Amino acid sequence: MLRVRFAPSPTGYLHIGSARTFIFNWLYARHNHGTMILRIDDTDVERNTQTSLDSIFDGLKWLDLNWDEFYRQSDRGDLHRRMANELLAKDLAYRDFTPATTEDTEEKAHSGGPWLFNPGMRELSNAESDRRAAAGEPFVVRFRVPRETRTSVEFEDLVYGSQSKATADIEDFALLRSSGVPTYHMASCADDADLCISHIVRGQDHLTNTFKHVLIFEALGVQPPKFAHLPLLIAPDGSKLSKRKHGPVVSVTTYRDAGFLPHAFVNFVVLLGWSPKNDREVMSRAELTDAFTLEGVNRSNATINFSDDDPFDPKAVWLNAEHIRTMPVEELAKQLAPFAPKQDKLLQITPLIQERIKLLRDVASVADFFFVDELAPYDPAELIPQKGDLALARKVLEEAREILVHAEWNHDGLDAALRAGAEKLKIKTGQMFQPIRVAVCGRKVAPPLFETLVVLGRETSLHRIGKAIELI
RNA sequence: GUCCCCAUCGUCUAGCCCGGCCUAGGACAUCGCCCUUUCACGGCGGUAACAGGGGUUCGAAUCCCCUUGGGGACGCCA
Repeated sequence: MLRVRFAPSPTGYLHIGSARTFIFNWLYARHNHGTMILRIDDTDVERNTQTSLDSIFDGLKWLDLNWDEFYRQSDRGDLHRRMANELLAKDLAYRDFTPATTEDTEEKAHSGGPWLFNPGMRELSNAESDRRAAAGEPFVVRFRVPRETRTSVEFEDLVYGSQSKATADIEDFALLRSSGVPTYHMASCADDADLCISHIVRGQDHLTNTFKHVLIFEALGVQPPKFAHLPLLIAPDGSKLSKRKHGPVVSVTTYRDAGFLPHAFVNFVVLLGWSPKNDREVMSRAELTDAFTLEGVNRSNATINFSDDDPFDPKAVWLNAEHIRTMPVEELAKQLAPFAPKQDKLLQITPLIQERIKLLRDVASVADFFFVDELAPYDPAELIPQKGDLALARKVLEEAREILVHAEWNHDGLDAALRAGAEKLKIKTGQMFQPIRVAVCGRKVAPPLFETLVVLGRETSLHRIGKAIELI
């Protein structure tokens, strides 16, 4: 049975990279009829916040991708400690009584060769170690990397292929902090083993950690899960996406609040580092689930193309527009509701703007004139038609006012009546329509005229045309 | 510094594993034209890439090596 997990740590809002990891796991689980597990990796009590946890749930809820099982690492500390102590008992780990280093880890990492272990601790006798522990001396438990018995650690990554690292390059990492709280490596592996995770799908930033994890699984006496690392998402400047450096543009709630459809967001994000290999791009959730395989995941990092003037990748915006256009009108109207200033006529307005908006929030700017009683002031010069002047504008509007009083109030009726008006005035239809459009919409760029008039209603339309005539 | 990973249009990518069908395909963005009551949609077309250098081979985007560039890891963070 295939079992995968998404294991965020609640130390900030859900960002797009984490969301993508979740999405890939979800797709992999659903494609293979497996189990999707959400596990909150909250062993670092210092940095965890409730706000952050809420924000992760917010984001996941919006994505509308479910999970089958839920765990919190903080509830499972006993298991982690038990497993760590097992390793200690089997001599696969040891106590390190060296006091915690003072911040200058930078220097340690950059001075010559790699740090492997603190002097004198690895070879401490059991008796000595037990004695000092019993005396109450603080210690961390470190994994004893088996450099004497083997030269390398290997595993097969489902995305990156065969991986190998010399044990001489792996340091004796910590399993238990001096507080007794397990570290990420310990907690994560203990849980993955206990929860029978079959595949670990996560960001490539964990690729080198995996050697340590393989070591832990083996020491625990369990078969390591299969690993699949995902290429990272990077910013246009080439750096790794980070909450601190890039701010809200990397938060999924930013996409939600701007009016991305969750489906479109998922569609966009999945195309970053994965391809169905058949040039398909606009895909429904079912199509994605059906097409998703790990073979389609590529190895190089993907740049998410945002900028200072535009926080959203143009392709994400395009995909959103595509999804908006192909959606049933009723469904779109429902999605639009939270973004519209008023709800009346929304169902009628929706088809008029469906192919004119890219983000749901655009409803407020594209359909603004439907939602107000009185139009905002505009320049009367806007009323002037092509190759015409104010006098012509006036003539058109007066003619229109007369026509509209009696016209049949539907698309075809208005079409026929207004075209006849143009013929009567001996002007082009465009010259006839433009002043009317500006009079009722307050600007030149607007949805098609007849449909607009129909939705606006005879009374409002006539009123606005009257106002326009007064302006001239 | 040490180790790991990556390298095709501005961006996302196909092709690479199993060399020839690649004068390198698609999409977004961009530019032009068409459609058209404005806008949008749609249609058509253009610009635009195999990081560099060595091999191997009749033949390399595809295989090998080096260089360069980029990313990641190296914590009692995850």
